[in-house]
Amino acid sequence: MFYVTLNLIVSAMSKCQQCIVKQFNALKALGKEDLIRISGCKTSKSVKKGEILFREGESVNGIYCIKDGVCKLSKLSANGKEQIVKLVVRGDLIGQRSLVTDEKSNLTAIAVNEMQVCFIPKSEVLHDLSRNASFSLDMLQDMAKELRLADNIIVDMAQKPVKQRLADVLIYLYNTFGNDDKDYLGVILSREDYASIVGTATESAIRILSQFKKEGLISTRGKHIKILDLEGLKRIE
Amino acid sequence: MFYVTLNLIVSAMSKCQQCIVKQFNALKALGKEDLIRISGCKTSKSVKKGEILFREGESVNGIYCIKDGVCKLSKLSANGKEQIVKLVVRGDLIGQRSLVTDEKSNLTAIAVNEMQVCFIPKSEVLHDLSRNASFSLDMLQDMAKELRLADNIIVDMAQKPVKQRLADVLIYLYNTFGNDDKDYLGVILSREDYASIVGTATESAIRILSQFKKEGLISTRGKHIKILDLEGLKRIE
DNA sequence: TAATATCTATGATATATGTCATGTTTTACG
DNA sequence: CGTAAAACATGACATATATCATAGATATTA
Repeated sequence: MFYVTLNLIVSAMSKCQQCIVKQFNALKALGKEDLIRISGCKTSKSVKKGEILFREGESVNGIYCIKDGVCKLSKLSANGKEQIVKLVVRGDLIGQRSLVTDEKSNLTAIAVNEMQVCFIPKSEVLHDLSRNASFSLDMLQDMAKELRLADNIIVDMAQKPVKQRLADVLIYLYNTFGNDDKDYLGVILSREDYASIVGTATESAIRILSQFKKEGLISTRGKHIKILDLEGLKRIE
Repeated sequence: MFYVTLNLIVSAMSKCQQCIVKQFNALKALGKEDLIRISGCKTSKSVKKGEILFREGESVNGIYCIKDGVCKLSKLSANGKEQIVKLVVRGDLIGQRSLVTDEKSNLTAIAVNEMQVCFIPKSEVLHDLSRNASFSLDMLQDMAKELRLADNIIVDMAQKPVKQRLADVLIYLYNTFGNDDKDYLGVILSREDYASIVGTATESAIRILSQFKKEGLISTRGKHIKILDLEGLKRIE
């Protein structure tokens, strides 16, 4: 009985070999032996909403695998405003960049809601990168996709007006997080967060959301946002 | 005598083993044998100003190594305007992303001035990626750096005003291309190109450059721009 | 559950940027 | 070298977005 309980606990702390989350990232390319090795030296932890995983300018010293929850990657601009560069979700890895270039983090990672993450030390990942070509290729593919996304964001920032960018964000959130049981978006962000993703003033984000409400595109209840007319949002320009 | 001449010609077409440009990119991680193999199947070509290497939506089917010249990577936005995402210079590789993800190009590559490039077929590069971990790691590092740069551009686009972004571009061009023998910037771009990098209307770019002239920060002669007060440009905000 | 802090909302106004029109200069090319 | 096409320049004006002020709603916690 003791052993059964212990196994359950260990399983709750999850062995990498059995973790399904890795299907969404480069870790799926690792063989059983490597997974067991990594499993032995990884640390799991839960991160509360608002907690910081790492700050801009700090060393990360490994990668985080997001088992659950959402995290924002942001950077302070010269004028002191936070710009959110990316939302990181279940299955994503963060910290690969600093790992590979051996530099301090360029971004700050803050939990948007309760998260479950695993931390894998740098040395273990580098070990696998140096031996496992298919792991490296997978990592390369992930970064290539991130880069494509980043390029598209640059174009949008440069060419689309704020209203359209905000509509795009709502559509993205809907596609990525879906709805909760009451048809509200599956992730809750403050208006300030919306502004920081779109790259505008908080008041402007609030104003445009109010306008969307008047136009029947969305409804809100506090921070909860419900999308009423997805097609209408797509037509915004 | 015949052999000497032949050697010179072959050398002008440059063997990868002897090419110094690769020092600036991931190809430096390849061993002599791989370089000889690649040298045998690469094609060199010169590209005239304004010519297109590849278009958004096309397959690239390999990577280009830039031996000389400058190239702009751009993307058309929904409103039909060109946004320049990156300037590619001597030593850079392009096409790695599409190669790794096996997707069509997200960007269009157009020569800004006369270029010398080598094209290496996809299969050869994939061969090396699958066998040479240090090559893969180098490629990963390059992409990680590109990604960091892209994130910084997103933040700047979102938070810095047009005037500051244009000043930043001038500073970047000065740092990257230096001056010609008459102290003009070492790369010549149209006002429209400046606008497409900054992400603004051509008239706005022209207006701000005129303002910089009046303030004694730069002088211009047609497309040629001379930086008179670098520190002044850095102070713009 | 009341009190407080934080977040949301909206008006008034300032500033930044885009658009259209038009004239001038530069560049490309026969 | 002259001419046409392209690029540059600038004014007038329209629109988008930011900022400041203030009120109201929501969330947090004692």
